[in-house]
This record gives sequence, C-alpha cells and structure tokens, in this order.
Amino acid sequence: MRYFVAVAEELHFGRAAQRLGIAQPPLSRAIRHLERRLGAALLTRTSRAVALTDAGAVLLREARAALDAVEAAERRTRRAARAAPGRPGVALATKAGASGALLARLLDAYAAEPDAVAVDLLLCGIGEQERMLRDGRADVALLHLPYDGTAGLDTEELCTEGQVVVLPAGHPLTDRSEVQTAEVSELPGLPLPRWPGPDGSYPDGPGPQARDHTQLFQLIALGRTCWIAPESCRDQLREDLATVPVPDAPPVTTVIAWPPHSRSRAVAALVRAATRV
Amino acid sequence: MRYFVAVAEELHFGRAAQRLGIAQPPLSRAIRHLERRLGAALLTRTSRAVALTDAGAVLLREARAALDAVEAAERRTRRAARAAPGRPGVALATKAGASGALLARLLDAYAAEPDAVAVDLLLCGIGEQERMLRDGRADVALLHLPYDGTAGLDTEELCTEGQVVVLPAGHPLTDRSEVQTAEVSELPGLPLPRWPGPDGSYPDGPGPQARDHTQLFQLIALGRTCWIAPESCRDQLREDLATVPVPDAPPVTTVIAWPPHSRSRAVAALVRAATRV
DNA sequence: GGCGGCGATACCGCACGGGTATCGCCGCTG
DNA sequence: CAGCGGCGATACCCGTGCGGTATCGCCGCC
Repeated sequence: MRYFVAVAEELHFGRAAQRLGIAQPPLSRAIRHLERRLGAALLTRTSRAVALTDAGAVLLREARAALDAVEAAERRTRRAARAAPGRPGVALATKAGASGALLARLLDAYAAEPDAVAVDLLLCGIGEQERMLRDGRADVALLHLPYDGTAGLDTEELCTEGQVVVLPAGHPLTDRSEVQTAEVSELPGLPLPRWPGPDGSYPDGPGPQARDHTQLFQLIALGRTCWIAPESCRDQLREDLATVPVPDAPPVTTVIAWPPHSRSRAVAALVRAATRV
Repeated sequence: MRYFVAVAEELHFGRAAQRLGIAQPPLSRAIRHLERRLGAALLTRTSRAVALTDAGAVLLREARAALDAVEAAERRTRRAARAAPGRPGVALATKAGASGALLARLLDAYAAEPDAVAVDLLLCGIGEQERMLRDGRADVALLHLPYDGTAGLDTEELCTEGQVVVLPAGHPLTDRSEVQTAEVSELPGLPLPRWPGPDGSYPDGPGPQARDHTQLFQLIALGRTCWIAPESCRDQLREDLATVPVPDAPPVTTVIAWPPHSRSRAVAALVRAATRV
C-alpha cells in the first residue's frame, strides 16, 4: 500500500521507486500484484503517462488513512512504552502562537489533577494538528473552528471569540471602533499575506509570503500586510501593532480534539481539565 | 499486527496460532520481533499465563483500528472496481426492522437524484453497523442514538421519536395511555429478552434469548417477554401485538453516518437526499 | 528514422516467514 | 514429593517471495 500511494502521488514509477528506496521493476510487480489481489485496475499506464482509475482514487484515499492508522499504532505504542517513568506522558498539539492564555490555564488545571503526567507540547504550523492526531504523533490537540477540520475526531468546545484585524500602530483604521471584512480585504497597500500549504508551496496572489507568526508580525509592523486573527492574539502582541475588532468575521471556536477510539486516562483527564477552565 | 491482536484477544499463544492457521513457534517469534521493533514490552508471559502490559493495551486498540482501516481500503476498492456497470454502487447498512418507513422514503428520494447508483442494503444485527462502516463493508449507515456509538463518524440527524413498549395484544397494560420504564422492567412474567453480544454469546438473566426481531415478536406474542422500541416500529407490527407509549424512555434519534474521509459522490448524494426527507 | 524515456519482463539470489522437534519451566495431582 | 502435562521458548530446516540487474518493447519527439 505504501508503494501504491507513492506511485499514485508521483504518477511515475521511476520517481516513486526512487522515493521508496527500491528499484523500479519490483515496484511495477508489486503494483500489478496488488491489482491482481484486489481484482481491480488501479492505474492506466500508457508508455508516456500514468493515471489513476476511479478505483485507484478510492484506494489512494483509503490507503492513506490505513497507513496513518498503522503509523499511529506504532507511534502511540512506543510512546506508551516510554511512559514507564511517567516522563513523556501525553502529546498535545497546538497552533504556535494561538490561544496562549487558554493553553496556560489548561496546563495548570491539568497539572492539578491527581494523576497528571507530563504533557509534551507539539507546536504545529497551520492545519498540521489534524495530521498529527491521525498519524499518532499527537494524542490530543487544540483546533480552531472553522479553520481546522474535525472530521473523524471527537471534540469538546472550549471557547468562542470574535476576530480582530492586526494593523501597524498608527494606521488610519486604528482610530475606528470596528471594521468590516470587506474593508480589510481591500486595504490599499495591505494585501492579506500568503501562507504555505501542506506541501510547502505558496499560493499565487499579491500579498507577501509568511511562514510563521514572527515573520507575519514583522511584515505587519513594516506596513506590508495585515491579518485577521482571534481577539485573544492581543495578549501576545508587539507594541508596534494595533488591533480593531471585525464583528462580521466568523467567530473562532477553540476545541480540544482527540482520536475517537482513544481510551487513554491521560487524554480523558486533559479533556476534563479543559472543559473546566 | 494481526498476530498480536489474536494473541492479545486469546491471551494464549497456542489458541491464537490455531486461530491464525499457523504454528505456535512462528507466532512466538513474530510477537517477539514486534516487541523488538517497537522497543516495548507488549505481553508479560509466565509459563502459566499471558497478560497485556499498558503498552500492549494501547497497541491492541490502535492495531484493531489499523487493521480495520486496511480491510476497509481493500473492500472499498474492490467495490469501486465492480461498480463499472453501475451495479452495486453504494452499500447502506441499517438495522433490520428499524425505521422501515424512513428507509423507504430515503431510498425513494435518493433514486430521484440525477446520478443515483444502485444501493446495496446491508441488514445488520444490533450495533453491527458501526463495525461495517469501519471495516469497509458499508459506505454509509443508519444509526440509532443513544444505542449506537458514532465516535469517529460524520453524522447528520434525520429524526427523533419516542419509544413504546411492545406487548401481547390483550395484556392488561395495553389499556393504559402510557407507562413508565420502571414498570416495564418489573412486569411479572415478562422479563426483557436477552440479545447476543458481538461475540455471539448471551448475557445471563431471566429473560428469553432472541436473535432477531421475528423471534422477538414471536416471544412477545406468546407472552414470554416484552420489548421497548422506537414508536416507528408500529408500522410493521403483527396483529397480535400492541404498543403503549413510554414517555420517560430516552428518545431515539435516527442519524445517517459515514466515514469521515469519504469523498464518494454517491454517499454525499445519499446524505443530501436523507436530509430532505 | 533514430534516439531516449519509461514501464514490463526475465532471471537470479538471499532473507524472512513458516514448519517440526525439542527443551525448560511450573502448577497440579496422586 | 515425584511425576505428569500444559505452555511458551529455542534450534534448525526449508520454500517462497521480495528485491536487484539486465534487457525488451513501445511510443513520442527531434
């Protein structure tokens, strides 16, 4: 299945084999073997191009999920085994620079629980937490609706907050008591920044590229961009930035999420602590 | 992993090997190999007993999920491949004898969709739908809250209904306009029936054993038991049975559920049709 | 028409998974 | 208390399957 996913992603046997660290002929054979076993044509190969069939597209999605599941099984077992001295405990994934105060209160509340174990913090990029939960690098995560997907995860809502626009201090708009999203997206000279997608490439557009919040805030301070963020980001804002509420931006709900079949005592305690803060 | 799950369930290498159709020594080696690779002790073996360690318990849960995922990948791919003439289409799992009218309306509504494919109906026993969704035998299912679990599935609520008690016609209680759950569970000579669990064995207790609804209704008609069911079951009731509302029984919500990463057009259309009926 | 890129085929060798025989440990029993 | 029996571990052997190299066949392109 790993082999098939590699070929389906590359659509090229040679490159896929290289990526897998094997030679091309065994890969061809393995795929053909898989097709025989499933009784389904997965790929249409001409001598110039490889394409997915419908069944192949189904398998690609399902196989990714399956591979994540076995990877998760291995990782979580390793983590559980290392937990003997109680050291690494539970892995919590959260967006770097988001919900700072909430996170601090959550960790405090959990630490006060009777049988609390150490919490391993995983600071993720945009939308990375979901993947970490799925492949077992994390046991529990803080997500932000509606930006993160929670499909297939159990969740508990923690808090909902409005959004603000982050501007350079002294920008004309900072005198206003509130602004509309439409205004923000049309600010002359302040196009919204572009973030890298999961594959690391940036979408096209007018805004500057930003890879993390430090870069972003620097760009805002320099008057090159602006940004709409949950209002709790004001806790950790630089002095040279200002915020204005944006009432018509969608409210952001912070939720705590965990894989649905998790029965870990630590995760349960963490969720319990979270719902109390 | 299959090997480990077998041993963890049997807690006995010999029986597990037999179940797997292999000899015991290779199984011992395979498990030890897995422990080495994960760097974790999974089982504590004395010469008289085998027990799971904490890490082993984690792996058991995760491995079951992973094995379900790969099985689901294979099954769904096979199904997608067979779908070429449009014949088998999408597999819908539902409890036999529940929500009959709703199901009929749902199928009608879906059949009216522009690109509807054939729906393969899977009639399940109690609580079997969840497993079918997880291991890929079904693509979508009708579940009944609060009896079925929906953890890890995407769902859409369809309808909520109260429950009634099903009694033999002419039973004294049938004169009443409603009864309480407490009364039902204490009816002299009418103990609630016992259903087989997922492993096929019956729990202990006074009630008669029932394997399906036909048996159950027969037993009720014979005055050997009674049963609490959603009120929609009255649509398909035999003439020799009667029902009385039980207002304090938990209301039953019928939901349509599907695996969260499903992107199938057919499943989406089915859900859309379901929300409209 | 020849070249080059790419997947398929042919063939080989080795490592790993599975089988049988046997051991070592320990709890039960007469 | 000694002998038996059940159970997991170990030792050793064998065949299959996976991976590697060499080569072919097809086709688009210069």
